[in-house]
Amino acid sequence: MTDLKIYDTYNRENRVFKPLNHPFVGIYICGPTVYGHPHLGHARGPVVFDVLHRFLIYKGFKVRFVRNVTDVGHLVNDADEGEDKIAKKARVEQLEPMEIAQFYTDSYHKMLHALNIRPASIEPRASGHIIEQIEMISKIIENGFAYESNGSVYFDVIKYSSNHDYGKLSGRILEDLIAGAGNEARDLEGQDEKHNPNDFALWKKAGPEHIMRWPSPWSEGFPGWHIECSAMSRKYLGDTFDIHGGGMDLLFPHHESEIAQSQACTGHQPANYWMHHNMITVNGQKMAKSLNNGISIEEFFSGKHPLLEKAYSPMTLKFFILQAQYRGTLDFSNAALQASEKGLSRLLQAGETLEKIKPNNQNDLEVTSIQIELEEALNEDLNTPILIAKLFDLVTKINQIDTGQIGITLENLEKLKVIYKTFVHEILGLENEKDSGSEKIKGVLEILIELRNEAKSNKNYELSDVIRKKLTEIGIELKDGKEGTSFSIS
RNA sequence: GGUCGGAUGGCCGAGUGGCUAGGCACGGGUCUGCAAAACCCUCUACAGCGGUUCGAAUCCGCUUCCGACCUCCA
Repeated sequence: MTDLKIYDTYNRENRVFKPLNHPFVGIYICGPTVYGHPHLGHARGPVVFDVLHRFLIYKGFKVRFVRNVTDVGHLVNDADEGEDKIAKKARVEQLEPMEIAQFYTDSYHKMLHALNIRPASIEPRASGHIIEQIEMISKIIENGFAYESNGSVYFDVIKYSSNHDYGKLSGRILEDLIAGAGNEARDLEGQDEKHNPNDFALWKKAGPEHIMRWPSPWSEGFPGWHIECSAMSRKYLGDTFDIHGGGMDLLFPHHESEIAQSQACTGHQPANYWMHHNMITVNGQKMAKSLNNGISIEEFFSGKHPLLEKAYSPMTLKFFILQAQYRGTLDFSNAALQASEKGLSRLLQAGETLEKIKPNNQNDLEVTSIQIELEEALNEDLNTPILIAKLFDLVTKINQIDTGQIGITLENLEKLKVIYKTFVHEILGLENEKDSGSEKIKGVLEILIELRNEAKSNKNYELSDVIRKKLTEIGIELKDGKEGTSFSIS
């Protein structure tokens, strides 16, 4: 059995995963800023890292999985009044900022639940770790890598670069950044307070309109965007932990700055492996508010969006995401979603078929090698599309056993059931969304099937077809097989 | 402009220096009273132009096109 290989963004290569303190694994994932309902793009990270989480557990590691929620708004991009996203929303909706954060945190949790994402071991919030952030900032100042300016504190990128490689993670060269900074002519608040335009804020003094504020040694204000993740990952996972994950859009400046801050504070690299998932695109372009192509999760599940031909279930979305490797962009389209929907249904149906298969003495299936192949797929940097392809090969086999074309022994059948359950349900976290119905409904259906079969044997096809048609109309499908009639409820 | 990443069959999406991933759709068939489901068969692609090689979609170069990021924006 080979080891898990992870593509490490920092070193730009696949590296064999070796935890710092076997069998313990510490993972930190950058979660959302909760100032709006989650959209389709927000689903990818949780789904991808959930598979990582589950796969590591499958491999026997003891995982501490930390995913934060950013409930400190930071500054809005294009509003120069110095207001932050959450505060702005709070003003517009006439609510307390924490009400906004709570409301959208709940919305985010709803999505995670619908997608059957394992809960994080710890879900820290930025607002609950102001003290840790202040401590870290103090230490960075003490170590000479940050300076106070008019009540705000900035990280000294030039100083840091004299003996560290600022830009290695994101493949940037500081000289280019310096050259580019002026050209952009960005009109960000407080630029004149910085020694250098590349310096970034660790602490910002709050203007009078800024409602989210905390006391600090420097001013009443709020922490910079990057420091929360450094402080919280350090608190719960230590100075150096195993895996840090997030979206590719966070590569720069967020993660680059996290590395710099942690190095400046502790003298250590914060993470051993950096994992970045790619974006979900619509018509080849990233989902973005400015492009007006954002589809919220709620809209996705209800089908209420102009881009959607129909509603799609949570598991369809999850399966759609898993059919692409996490480092590539994934393009949204109705055709692709509908293909995933059908494929998923076939995959899950095979699981049900597996439960009723009868073994015999013939054996046409090498069960052990199947398990190895499935695991190998994920060992290669979580190649879920390969895993799914292999699972579909298995689906074919299961169906062939069911139709008597090939045989399986009782022993192998039991093993096969375990393998299927492990990979489909426990590792990919896919669940059957079909309503299997209560025992009474099942009983009623059995009676209907019996009556229909009686009609059929009397060649009263008019009646038997009416029964089938009426049931289909309410979402119950009858399937006449060699072993009798079965049904599925959708 | 800088940096990075892409361009694969009708659609989505893997992968590899030679052994035709997979899903969905399409077409044909088996089964069935008829359907559905299931099964079998069919559809053999890798942006363009050069080069390296016995052999390249896979390596190298150039071109075209697309995308992401570029300081507080998932």
